[in-house]
Amino acid sequence: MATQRDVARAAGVSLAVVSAVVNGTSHTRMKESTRTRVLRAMQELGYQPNQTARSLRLNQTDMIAMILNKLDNPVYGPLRHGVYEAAAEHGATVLLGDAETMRSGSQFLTRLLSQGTVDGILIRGEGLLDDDVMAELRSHPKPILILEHALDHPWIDVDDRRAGEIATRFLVNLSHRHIVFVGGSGYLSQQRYLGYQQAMDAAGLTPAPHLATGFGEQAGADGLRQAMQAATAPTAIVVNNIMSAVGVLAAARDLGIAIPDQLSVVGIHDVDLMQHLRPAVTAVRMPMYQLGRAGVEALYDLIAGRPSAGGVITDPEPELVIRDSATAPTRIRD
Amino acid sequence: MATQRDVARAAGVSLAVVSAVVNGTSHTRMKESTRTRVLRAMQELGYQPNQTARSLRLNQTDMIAMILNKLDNPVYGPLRHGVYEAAAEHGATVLLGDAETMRSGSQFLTRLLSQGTVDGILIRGEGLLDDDVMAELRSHPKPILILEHALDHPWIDVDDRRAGEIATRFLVNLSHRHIVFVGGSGYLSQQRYLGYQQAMDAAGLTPAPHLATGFGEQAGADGLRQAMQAATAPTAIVVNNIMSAVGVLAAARDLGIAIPDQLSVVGIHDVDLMQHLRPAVTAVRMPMYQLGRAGVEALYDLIAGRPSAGGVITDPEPELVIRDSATAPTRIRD
DNA sequence: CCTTGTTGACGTAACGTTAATTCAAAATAG
DNA sequence: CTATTTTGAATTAACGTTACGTCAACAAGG
Repeated sequence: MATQRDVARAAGVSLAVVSAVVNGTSHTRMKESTRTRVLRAMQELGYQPNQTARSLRLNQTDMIAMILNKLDNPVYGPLRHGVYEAAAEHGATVLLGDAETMRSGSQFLTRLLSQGTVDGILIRGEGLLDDDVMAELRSHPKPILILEHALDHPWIDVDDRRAGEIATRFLVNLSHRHIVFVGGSGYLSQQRYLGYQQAMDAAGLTPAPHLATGFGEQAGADGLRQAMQAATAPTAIVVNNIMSAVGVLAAARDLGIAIPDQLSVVGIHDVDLMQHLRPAVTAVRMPMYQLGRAGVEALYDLIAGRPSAGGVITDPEPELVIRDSATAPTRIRD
Repeated sequence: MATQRDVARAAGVSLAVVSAVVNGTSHTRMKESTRTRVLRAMQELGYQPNQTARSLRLNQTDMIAMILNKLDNPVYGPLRHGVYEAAAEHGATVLLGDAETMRSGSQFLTRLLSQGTVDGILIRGEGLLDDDVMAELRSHPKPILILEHALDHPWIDVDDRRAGEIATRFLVNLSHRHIVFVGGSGYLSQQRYLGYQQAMDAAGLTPAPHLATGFGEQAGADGLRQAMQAATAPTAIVVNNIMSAVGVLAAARDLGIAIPDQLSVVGIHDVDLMQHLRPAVTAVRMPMYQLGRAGVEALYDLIAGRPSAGGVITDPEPELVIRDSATAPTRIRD
């Protein structure tokens, strides 16, 4: 394909001029007439800039990587949108990777670690990455931003504690007294449980222990079964994540527990699916889109060597979306 | 960071030797002792190859793009796995893009069109791409493979017609007589409807018209409502896609239609979610993982200039997964 | 002892860009 | 009319790799 050299020849100008036309560089000046001549030559030859040569010269690829711990998880939809959009505004493209396949020596990791692949890395699911993988990544010369609470890295996250609190307080206000928390593993789940505890404490109720059954539909089903085995069965549960909520609904159906009449359910994280389940699930919507955008901005701050604003995103707060899966308990016990 | 030049200096050898060590080139030979000396120098300096320079030199980026029409769609999970795996085996990384954001002039498209970005392109959802976008892509010097039936491009696809046939025949064999097809738009949906028609014809039943309500949960709900307005209500429906099936279940619940007692439902495409819905959905599993692998292989055939095996994948056939959403009709009419 | 072959390595020209430097010609100032 | 500035452009040196061509040293063959 045509290169700048070909265009220069066709337009009867030097390489420098073509480059200046392509980039709009102010350093090399030219008459408007030569500019249009170059432009026409580019048009005729179908010139397309060579991204690779550009990257080599500039030591910048206009590409950032995002590593998620489960690409399939629908909660990442809005996150991805935010990231793609903000990246596009920075002229960058996003390389998506799954934490599951990030083993030491894997293709994707090797690629990431080599120079000139990406300008920066966004990671959600740091906990799922092996320590040696994280160590290798840490040696990467380009900045890394964690989309989650992190100790030894710049990070940014949504307010998981608050989400747990909001979900729980809603149930408390509906006058539920026996509320359990069906959770997963990891820091996120702990934070949400913390919020649950705080809301329970504030209401003078005793928090139940964290039923950490893991992640996904099966985890939700397991969690519900465990919860129902307690001495006094709960009248409401807060479910740590959205896929677990699907499992809770299924298990409730299988166990003959009517939702919301016998058991109220509030999920954390909201996705389209929640409104299409029956009963439609009341859930706490997290600002994942904004997390994506804010993550990219923070990463570009790091890339540019500017101080980066991290921490918990509080501007759009987690927001309760009331649907049909939670109601006041029919019989209020003790 | 360290370059081959630095390594060469540290190991007291020439650039050529370092390059040979990195690539295992046979042209430039060396003693085992020098090889290990170079290796040690690389280790000490933390040398990482520069992917950009390599790409420029070789005119090959070891990256392929995959464009999907809705990244969120869970049916793409296995497809993505297949593609990522097969790509990794070819030493390549996958750049994921959404057809929705592929407008003329968009960041991602511009990036794709510039030289030295990817070695080839995989597209599913060609129909959703604007004609001018496709025209621009067609001018791309690197090969393009469509993961769908296509007229003017190499293509490869799963057997959608067969899936429609399998779903319908299953219902016919359960002795349903009034079966409708709730479909979407586009070629895929047409193919599935065609399979439906064939199965109906084969059973001596008259096919109902294609209820093409679109894509997603709402489409399923709309489809069901339309279907139930017919003079003689159907006893079974084949749902074009999995997200629509969710909508059908919800709408049935809202309308007080019991599934499967009053209405049997079979979905096309199977995802984890289907087994966690209540009732669990009987669905036709499509070999999407294999499609992903086969797509990458076919693309690399094109890249290497080899003849590429395209067409419909028949080796793993679409397979019916029987769950709880379909049963024999309680009353067989006419 | 000369010829030929092999081993082990080195030098260097690209790949396509960008940006610093240089420079002739034209325009303006004094 | 000369001195100086501005305009419009050309030359060229990187960026880090890879692979072609070259070549000295040494070994083996006749």
